Order: sequence, then C-alpha cells, then structure tokens
Amino acid sequence: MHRWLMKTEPGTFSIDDLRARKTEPWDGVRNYRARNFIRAMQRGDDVLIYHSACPRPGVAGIAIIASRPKPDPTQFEPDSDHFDPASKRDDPRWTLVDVRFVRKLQRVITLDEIKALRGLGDFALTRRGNRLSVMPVSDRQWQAILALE
DNA sequence: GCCAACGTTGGC
DNA sequence: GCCAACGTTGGC
Repeated sequence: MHRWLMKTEPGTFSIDDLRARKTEPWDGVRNYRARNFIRAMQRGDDVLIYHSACPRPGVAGIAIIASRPKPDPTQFEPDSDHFDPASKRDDPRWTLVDVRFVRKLQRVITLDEIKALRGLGDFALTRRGNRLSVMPVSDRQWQAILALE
C-alpha cells in the first residue's frame, strides 16, 4: 500500500468537481517521472488532492486509487490537448488511474503550512522548483499534513 | 552525446 | 504578469 499526492488546478478540476463526479479518470499526465509513479499505483492507495496554480495552493481533499493503471485514451485522440501522435496503440506511452473522492478537508492545508513542518524528510512538494504533478507521500508526511486540519 | 533554445509549471 | 526551475527538442 502506498500514499500519493496528485496536483490539480482547481480552475480546471477542483476537489468539488471530484466530489460531484465521484470517480474520475486522471488523464493528461505527460511527464515520465509522474507516469512512472502512476504505473506503481494500486487500487486502494491513498491520495492527497492538491490545488495548484491558484490563490491558496495546498491540500484540499483525500481520494483513493480506484483502478489499476491503464492506457490514457486521450493520447490517441487528435482533438485532445493531450494527444500524442508518437504513442503507439500496441505500446501506449501514457498511463492513467481512476481516482475516487473520499472527502474534502475542512479547510485547505496550505503549501506555506506544509513548508513550515519539520522532520518530513525528502518531499518533492517542498523541494525547490518542483513541478512534479504526481509524487509519493510517506506515512509520516501524510500524518503530519493531515494533523494540521 | 552535448547544449542552446524553447515551452511549461506554478509560486508569488 | 513575472520569473525561476526544469523538461523537451533538435541542430551539430
């Protein structure tokens, strides 16, 4: 069992959207490191949903992984923003999982608060200049962040 | 294989 | 809107 953090821009798809949709295929990840984390995911893994590129960046809710990793269909759709003409049907380059809503936090745990935590060890979210949209979260990180709620 | 140019992310 | 950081592309 693993824990993860997945970023989303709330102006495009927020924790409220996920609540309304219940389960959402997490398409459009086009970064190899992020993809490799997606490929390591298993049904039932816990996820922090993080709001980025917005006035109050931070953790906004909790979800779980609701499918095995599978090919992201948007890579084969020419009209999609995520179309990848180099990806092959018999060897798809990009992978997604279904993400299921669990709950919205009572408040957003902001990036500033998370940065102020100590003793979290190495954490991609607070590393300088990090742009990774899917990353692992340790048990200690998970508990420390949610303890702020 | 190197590296400059360019594009994207995302905090501020 | 700015800009630092980082990934990707493509010429050589």
